[in-house]
Amino acid sequence: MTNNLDTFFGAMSDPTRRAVIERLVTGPAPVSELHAPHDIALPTFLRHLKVLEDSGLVRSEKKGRVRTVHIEAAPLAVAEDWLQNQRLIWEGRIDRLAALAEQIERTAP
Amino acid sequence: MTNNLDTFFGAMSDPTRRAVIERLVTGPAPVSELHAPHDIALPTFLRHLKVLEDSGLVRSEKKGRVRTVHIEAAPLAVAEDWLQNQRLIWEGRIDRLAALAEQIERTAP
DNA sequence: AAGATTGTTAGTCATATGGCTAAGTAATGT
DNA sequence: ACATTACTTAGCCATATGACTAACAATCTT
Repeated sequence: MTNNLDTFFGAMSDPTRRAVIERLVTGPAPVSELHAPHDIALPTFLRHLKVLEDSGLVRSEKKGRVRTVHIEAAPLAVAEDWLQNQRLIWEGRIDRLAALAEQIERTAP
Repeated sequence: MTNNLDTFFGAMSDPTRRAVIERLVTGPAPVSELHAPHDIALPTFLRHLKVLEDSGLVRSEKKGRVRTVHIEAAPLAVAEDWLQNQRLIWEGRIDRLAALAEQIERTAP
Protein backbone atom coordinates (compact mmCIF):
# COMPACT_ATOMS: atom_id res chain seq x y z
CA MET A 1 0.00 0.00 0.00
CA THR A 2 1.34 3.42 -0.95
CA ASN A 3 1.14 5.30 2.31
CA ASN A 4 -2.19 6.73 3.27
CA LEU A 5 -0.55 10.02 4.17
CA ASP A 6 0.47 10.53 0.54
CA THR A 7 -3.06 10.95 -0.70
CA PHE A 8 -4.12 12.74 2.46
CA PHE A 9 -1.46 15.43 2.29
CA GLY A 10 -1.87 15.62 -1.46
CA ALA A 11 -5.58 16.24 -1.00
CA MET A 12 -4.96 18.91 1.61
CA SER A 13 -2.38 20.77 -0.44
CA ASP A 14 -5.04 22.58 -2.45
CA PRO A 15 -6.86 25.61 -0.98
CA THR A 16 -10.16 24.76 -2.68
CA ARG A 17 -10.10 21.29 -1.16
CA ARG A 18 -9.11 22.56 2.27
CA ALA A 19 -11.99 25.03 2.09
CA VAL A 20 -14.35 22.16 1.33
CA ILE A 21 -13.07 20.29 4.37
CA GLU A 22 -13.43 23.40 6.51
CA ARG A 23 -17.03 23.58 5.36
CA LEU A 24 -17.73 19.91 5.85
CA VAL A 25 -16.54 19.71 9.46
CA THR A 26 -19.59 21.81 10.28
CA GLY A 27 -21.87 19.25 8.65
CA PRO A 28 -22.76 17.49 5.36
CA ALA A 29 -23.73 19.44 2.27
CA PRO A 30 -24.89 18.91 -1.31
CA VAL A 31 -22.41 19.43 -4.15
CA SER A 32 -24.05 22.62 -5.36
CA GLU A 33 -23.79 24.24 -1.95
CA LEU A 34 -20.15 23.25 -1.62
CA HIS A 35 -19.46 24.59 -5.07
CA ALA A 36 -21.21 27.93 -4.66
CA PRO A 37 -18.45 29.95 -2.90
CA HIS A 38 -15.79 28.84 -5.39
CA ASP A 39 -15.26 30.71 -8.60
CA ILE A 40 -14.40 27.71 -10.74
CA ALA A 41 -16.37 25.63 -13.20
CA LEU A 42 -18.48 22.84 -11.74
CA PRO A 43 -16.63 20.01 -13.53
CA THR A 44 -13.35 21.36 -12.16
CA PHE A 45 -14.85 21.48 -8.71
CA LEU A 46 -16.19 17.95 -9.04
CA ARG A 47 -12.69 16.72 -9.67
CA HIS A 48 -11.56 18.30 -6.43
CA LEU A 49 -14.34 16.40 -4.71
CA LYS A 50 -13.16 13.23 -6.41
CA VAL A 51 -9.65 13.79 -5.07
CA LEU A 52 -11.09 14.19 -1.58
CA GLU A 53 -13.23 11.10 -1.98
CA ASP A 54 -10.35 9.02 -3.39
CA SER A 55 -8.23 10.02 -0.42
CA GLY A 56 -10.92 8.72 1.94
CA LEU A 57 -11.48 12.14 3.49
CA VAL A 58 -15.00 12.40 2.22
CA ARG A 59 -17.93 10.25 1.20
CA SER A 60 -21.10 10.99 -0.67
CA GLU A 61 -24.46 9.51 -1.51
CA LYS A 62 -26.81 10.49 -4.24
CA LYS A 63 -30.51 10.77 -3.59
CA GLY A 64 -32.63 11.93 -6.45
CA ARG A 65 -30.51 14.41 -8.34
CA VAL A 66 -28.70 15.68 -5.27
CA ARG A 67 -25.39 14.27 -4.10
CA THR A 68 -24.72 14.88 -0.43
CA VAL A 69 -21.13 14.96 0.76
CA HIS A 70 -19.93 14.33 4.30
CA ILE A 71 -16.55 14.23 5.93
CA GLU A 72 -14.77 11.14 7.15
CA ALA A 73 -12.85 12.43 10.15
CA ALA A 74 -10.53 9.48 10.71
CA PRO A 75 -7.89 10.51 8.15
CA LEU A 76 -7.63 13.93 9.80
CA ALA A 77 -6.87 12.23 13.08
CA VAL A 78 -4.28 9.96 11.46
CA ALA A 79 -2.41 12.94 10.03
CA GLU A 80 -2.72 14.85 13.27
CA ASP A 81 -1.19 11.88 15.07
CA TRP A 82 1.66 11.69 12.61
CA LEU A 83 2.44 15.38 13.05
CA GLN A 84 2.14 15.17 16.80
CA ASN A 85 4.50 12.23 16.78
CA GLN A 86 7.11 14.13 14.81
CA ARG A 87 6.75 17.07 17.11
CA LEU A 88 7.13 14.90 20.21
CA ILE A 89 10.28 13.31 18.81
CA TRP A 90 11.62 16.72 17.96
CA GLU A 91 10.75 18.10 21.39
CA GLY A 92 12.24 15.02 22.98
CA ARG A 93 15.44 15.84 21.21
CA ILE A 94 15.27 19.38 22.55
CA ASP A 95 14.72 17.96 26.00
CA ARG A 96 17.71 15.72 25.57
CA LEU A 97 19.82 18.66 24.50
CA ALA A 98 18.60 20.64 27.50
CA ALA A 99 19.42 17.72 29.75
CA LEU A 100 22.84 17.46 28.17
CA ALA A 101 23.45 21.17 28.64
CA GLU A 102 22.37 20.90 32.25
CA GLN A 103 24.66 17.94 32.73
CA ILE A 104 27.56 19.90 31.28
CA GLU A 105 26.65 22.79 33.59
CA ARG A 106 26.90 20.46 36.56
CA THR A 107 30.10 18.81 35.37
CA ALA A 108 31.91 22.08 34.58
CA PRO A 109 30.29 24.95 36.49
CA MET B 1 -0.67 35.52 0.63
CA THR B 2 -1.33 32.12 -0.82
CA ASN B 3 -1.84 30.08 2.29
CA ASN B 4 1.18 28.69 4.02
CA LEU B 5 -0.59 25.37 4.33
CA ASP B 6 -0.50 24.95 0.56
CA THR B 7 3.23 24.53 0.38
CA PHE B 8 3.34 22.68 3.67
CA PHE B 9 0.85 20.01 2.68
CA GLY B 10 2.33 19.89 -0.79
CA ALA B 11 5.76 19.26 0.70
CA MET B 12 4.43 16.53 2.97
CA SER B 13 2.54 14.73 0.22
CA ASP B 14 5.66 12.95 -1.00
CA PRO B 15 6.98 9.88 0.85
CA THR B 16 10.61 10.73 0.21
CA ARG B 17 10.14 14.17 1.72
CA ARG B 18 8.21 12.82 4.70
CA ALA B 19 11.00 10.33 5.28
CA VAL B 20 13.49 13.22 5.30
CA ILE B 21 11.40 15.03 7.90
CA GLU B 22 11.12 11.86 9.97
CA ARG B 23 14.88 11.64 9.91
CA LEU B 24 15.43 15.31 10.66
CA VAL B 25 13.25 15.44 13.77
CA THR B 26 15.93 13.30 15.37
CA GLY B 27 18.58 15.88 14.52
CA PRO B 28 20.38 17.69 11.69
CA ALA B 29 22.20 15.77 8.97
CA PRO B 30 24.32 16.38 5.87
CA VAL B 31 22.77 15.94 2.43
CA SER B 32 24.68 12.76 1.68
CA GLU B 33 23.43 11.08 4.84
CA LEU B 34 19.87 12.13 4.12
CA HIS B 35 20.18 10.85 0.59
CA ALA B 36 21.74 7.48 1.41
CA PRO B 37 18.58 5.47 2.25
CA HIS B 38 16.76 6.65 -0.87
CA ASP B 39 17.18 4.86 -4.15
CA ILE B 40 16.97 7.91 -6.38
CA ALA B 41 19.56 10.05 -8.13
CA LEU B 42 21.18 12.79 -6.08
CA PRO B 43 19.94 15.67 -8.24
CA THR B 44 16.41 14.35 -7.89
CA PHE B 45 16.85 14.12 -4.15
CA LEU B 46 18.23 17.65 -4.02
CA ARG B 47 15.07 18.94 -5.58
CA HIS B 48 13.05 17.28 -2.86
CA LEU B 49 15.22 19.11 -0.35
CA LYS B 50 14.57 22.34 -2.23
CA VAL B 51 10.83 21.78 -1.97
CA LEU B 52 11.20 21.29 1.77
CA GLU B 53 13.37 24.36 2.09
CA ASP B 54 11.03 26.49 -0.05
CA SER B 55 8.15 25.45 2.16
CA GLY B 56 10.05 26.66 5.22
CA LEU B 57 10.13 23.21 6.78
CA VAL B 58 13.86 22.94 6.57
CA ARG B 59 16.99 25.06 6.48
CA SER B 60 20.56 24.33 5.59
CA GLU B 61 24.05 25.76 5.79
CA LYS B 62 27.08 24.80 3.82
CA LYS B 63 30.43 24.45 5.50
CA GLY B 64 33.29 23.28 3.35
CA ARG B 65 31.79 20.85 0.89
CA VAL B 66 29.15 19.59 3.30
CA ARG B 67 25.66 21.03 3.49
CA THR B 68 23.94 20.37 6.77
CA VAL B 69 20.16 20.33 6.89
CA HIS B 70 18.00 20.91 9.93
CA ILE B 71 14.28 21.00 10.53
CA GLU B 72 12.23 24.10 11.27
CA ALA B 73 9.51 22.75 13.55
CA ALA B 74 7.13 25.70 13.51
CA PRO B 75 5.33 24.75 10.26
CA LEU B 76 4.64 21.29 11.68
CA ALA B 77 2.96 22.92 14.65
CA VAL B 78 0.91 25.23 12.40
CA ALA B 79 -0.43 22.30 10.43
CA GLU B 80 -1.07 20.31 13.58
CA ASP B 81 -3.07 23.24 14.92
CA TRP B 82 -5.11 23.49 11.76
CA LEU B 83 -5.94 19.80 11.85
CA GLN B 84 -6.74 19.92 15.54
CA ASN B 85 -9.01 22.86 14.94
CA GLN B 86 -10.93 21.02 12.24
CA ARG B 87 -11.24 17.99 14.48
CA LEU B 88 -12.52 20.09 17.37
CA ILE B 89 -15.15 21.72 15.20
CA TRP B 90 -16.18 18.34 13.90
CA GLU B 91 -16.31 16.88 17.39
CA GLY B 92 -18.23 19.91 18.59
CA ARG B 93 -20.78 19.12 15.95
CA ILE B 94 -20.99 15.54 17.17
CA ASP B 95 -21.49 16.83 20.69
CA ARG B 96 -24.24 19.13 19.50
CA LEU B 97 -25.93 16.20 17.75
CA ALA B 98 -25.65 14.13 20.92
CA ALA B 99 -27.13 16.99 22.91
CA LEU B 100 -29.94 17.29 20.38
CA ALA B 101 -30.62 13.56 20.57
CA GLU B 102 -30.67 13.73 24.33
CA GLN B 103 -33.04 16.66 24.21
CA ILE B 104 -35.37 14.74 21.91
CA GLU B 105 -35.14 11.79 24.28
CA ARG B 106 -36.28 14.00 27.12
CA THR B 107 -39.02 15.67 25.10
CA ALA B 108 -40.52 12.43 23.78
CA PRO B 109 -39.51 9.51 25.98
C1' DA C 1 49.36 17.85 -7.72
C1' DA C 2 46.10 14.16 -8.36
C1' DG C 3 42.13 11.89 -6.97
C1' DA C 4 38.17 11.20 -4.34
C1' DT C 5 34.10 13.42 -2.03
C1' DT C 6 30.21 16.19 -1.89
C1' DG C 7 27.36 18.72 -3.83
C1' DT C 8 25.44 21.74 -8.06
C1' DT C 9 23.66 23.07 -12.63
C1' DA C 10 21.59 22.19 -16.97
C1' DG C 11 18.69 19.91 -19.88
C1' DT C 12 15.39 16.17 -21.17
C1' DC C 13 11.25 13.39 -20.58
C1' DA C 14 6.75 11.31 -19.03
C1' DT C 15 2.99 11.84 -16.21
C1' DA C 16 -0.02 14.35 -13.03
C1' DT C 17 -2.67 18.39 -11.94
C1' DG C 18 -5.87 22.07 -12.28
C1' DG C 19 -8.33 24.69 -15.29
C1' DC C 20 -11.72 25.13 -19.29
C1' DT C 21 -15.91 24.21 -22.71
C1' DA C 22 -19.39 21.42 -24.75
C1' DA C 23 -22.65 18.20 -24.51
C1' DG C 24 -25.29 14.62 -22.06
C1' DT C 25 -28.38 12.36 -18.31
C1' DA C 26 -31.54 11.98 -14.65
C1' DA C 27 -34.85 14.18 -11.36
C1' DT C 28 -38.08 17.54 -10.28
C1' DG C 29 -41.04 21.60 -10.85
C1' DT C 30 -44.81 23.94 -13.70
C1' DA D 1 -44.83 17.51 -21.92
C1' DC D 2 -41.31 20.89 -21.16
C1' DA D 3 -38.11 23.50 -18.74
C1' DT D 4 -35.06 23.66 -15.04
C1' DT D 5 -31.97 21.83 -11.83
C1' DA D 6 -28.15 19.19 -10.44
C1' DC D 7 -24.84 16.87 -11.60
C1' DT D 8 -21.79 13.82 -15.23
C1' DT D 9 -18.81 12.65 -18.99
C1' DA D 10 -15.55 13.65 -22.49
C1' DG D 11 -11.93 16.02 -24.27
C1' DC D 12 -8.57 19.71 -24.53
C1' DC D 13 -4.73 22.68 -22.79
C1' DA D 14 -0.90 24.72 -19.97
C1' DT D 15 1.94 24.16 -16.22
C1' DA D 16 3.97 21.57 -12.39
C1' DT D 17 6.19 17.50 -10.67
C1' DG D 18 9.36 13.79 -10.19
C1' DA D 19 12.76 11.17 -12.37
C1' DC D 20 16.93 10.72 -15.30
C1' DT D 21 21.89 11.67 -17.36
C1' DA D 22 25.87 14.48 -18.22
C1' DA D 23 28.95 17.73 -17.02
C1' DC D 24 30.81 21.11 -13.66
C1' DA D 25 32.72 23.08 -9.18
C1' DA D 26 34.57 23.18 -4.85
C1' DT D 27 36.69 20.87 -1.00
C1' DC D 28 39.29 17.59 1.45
C1' DT D 29 42.90 13.46 1.32
C1' DT D 30 46.98 11.42 0.15
